[in-house]
Amino acid sequence: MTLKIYNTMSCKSEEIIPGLTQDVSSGKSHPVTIYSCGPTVYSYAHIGNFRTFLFNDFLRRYLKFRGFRVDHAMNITDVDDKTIAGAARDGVTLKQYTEKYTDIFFEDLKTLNIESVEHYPKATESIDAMIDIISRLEKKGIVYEKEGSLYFSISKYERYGRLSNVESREIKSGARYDADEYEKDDVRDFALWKASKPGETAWDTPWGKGRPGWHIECSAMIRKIFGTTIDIHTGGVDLIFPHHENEIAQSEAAYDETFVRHWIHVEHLLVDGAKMSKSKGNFYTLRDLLDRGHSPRSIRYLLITSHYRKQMNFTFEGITQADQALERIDNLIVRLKDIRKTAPPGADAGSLADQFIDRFTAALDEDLNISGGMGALFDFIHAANALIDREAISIDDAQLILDVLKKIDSVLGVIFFTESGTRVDEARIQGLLDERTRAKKERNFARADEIRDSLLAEGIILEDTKEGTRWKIRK
RNA sequence: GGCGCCGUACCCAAGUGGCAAGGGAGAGGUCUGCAAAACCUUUAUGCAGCGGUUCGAAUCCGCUCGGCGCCUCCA
Repeated sequence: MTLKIYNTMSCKSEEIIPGLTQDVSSGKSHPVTIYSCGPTVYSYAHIGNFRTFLFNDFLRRYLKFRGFRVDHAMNITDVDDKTIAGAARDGVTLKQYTEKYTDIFFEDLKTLNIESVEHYPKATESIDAMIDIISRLEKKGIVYEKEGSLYFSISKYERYGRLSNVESREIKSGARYDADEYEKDDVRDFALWKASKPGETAWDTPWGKGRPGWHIECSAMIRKIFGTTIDIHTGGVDLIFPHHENEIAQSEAAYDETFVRHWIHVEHLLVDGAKMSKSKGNFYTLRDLLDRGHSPRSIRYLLITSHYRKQMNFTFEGITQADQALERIDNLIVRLKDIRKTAPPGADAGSLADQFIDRFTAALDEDLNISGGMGALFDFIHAANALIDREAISIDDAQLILDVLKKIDSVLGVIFFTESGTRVDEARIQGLLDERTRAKKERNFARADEIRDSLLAEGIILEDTKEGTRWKIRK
């Protein structure tokens, strides 16, 4: 079995083969090199942003599950028009302003159980690499200057437009374009380096003081961190044009080698059937949802379990359905931990587990078909419940099933999601359970119900089974 | 106007030529002092509509209708 993922450049699913164009003489297996477009730290990221960042996490986790090593970078854009404007508005330095939102962003990643990646380069710390690219482009005569800003000349780069697959983009009649770019030679030309206004944060360059254009940072960071062609570049679909197209143009023109082999783009999250916008009132940050009482775990589940290449419509009903699905998983774990029967492991649990892993892997190998993978998971849960019902399961079998769930959860990150929530006093609860069992034996149902109700009020759900009473925390 | 995606049950959602996965909700059942919870069973002769290709179509082709995105800062 091989892992295939859709490549926006070729318009088809292609196998992931790390380091195909890198030095293969070392004999050591190459890590999959990944670059993901990260946030611009000018405000709170919204749940649409997090769909993409959760996808990056899922991709990374699945690659590791499949035995690849990964070397993953995600940039922090800490200088652009919005961050400069925000800092000015708040009367703080650019650095103070962006550090605040960078910290918030990392907190949100942690909340969503997103793994740290190997590199988090910042635009403001990659200026030297940007200058290197622009210098090379200048020597090749691809750069021109207008009023202190440097532009990339599309007409000098014949291969432009392969990613977005459009010969020459036509500007929609009546479309606006930025006032500060109206003096470009060609509307498609883009700024590599912008002249700074007095008082703005600026960097010294061979061309005078200024600040980076938007696209240059990704090209620079990839060069700086990985040196050469990378395996995978990810981002939202809105970045295909012009951002990624421009990255390709400047990098390949500067270094005369393939920039990225595999382009992966995540479709947009819609809310109530439409793109999020503040004016429509359907704009949510992660914290907005948490404030409404939704758990990070449910949000992660919801955003991760729909296919990355399909638009996803976010609704509050969807979160509720995610909650229910998670509860079904949790309930199996509660039952498994309640198994007391000692016996040698039966063949059933082992073969179920193997079948499950095979089905899960086969599904995800086909362009990360998460729905197929989740189908396999729930079938497995169903089969495990059936084993428990037949009492055909020992402690060792139960442990084997738990281990398989842990293995799958290295990809999903939702099953054993740790939440720093309510700490419970297990001994006290067990004491109350024992008291209730005695009360029931004495047919003192009033006392038994009183205990049940008071625990429920604390968020503890009691489950009476043939073997006795067990409890779980209400989610 | 240009480029592209999507339409599968009450809701969400796989399936790209061979008996329509899975989750939620609903209904029935098991268990229980009663409940709850849990588990089990069940729910589309049907895949937006109309034609066509084929022994066979949700799947391929054409047309129609409907929804959405990008083309402009954007994940």
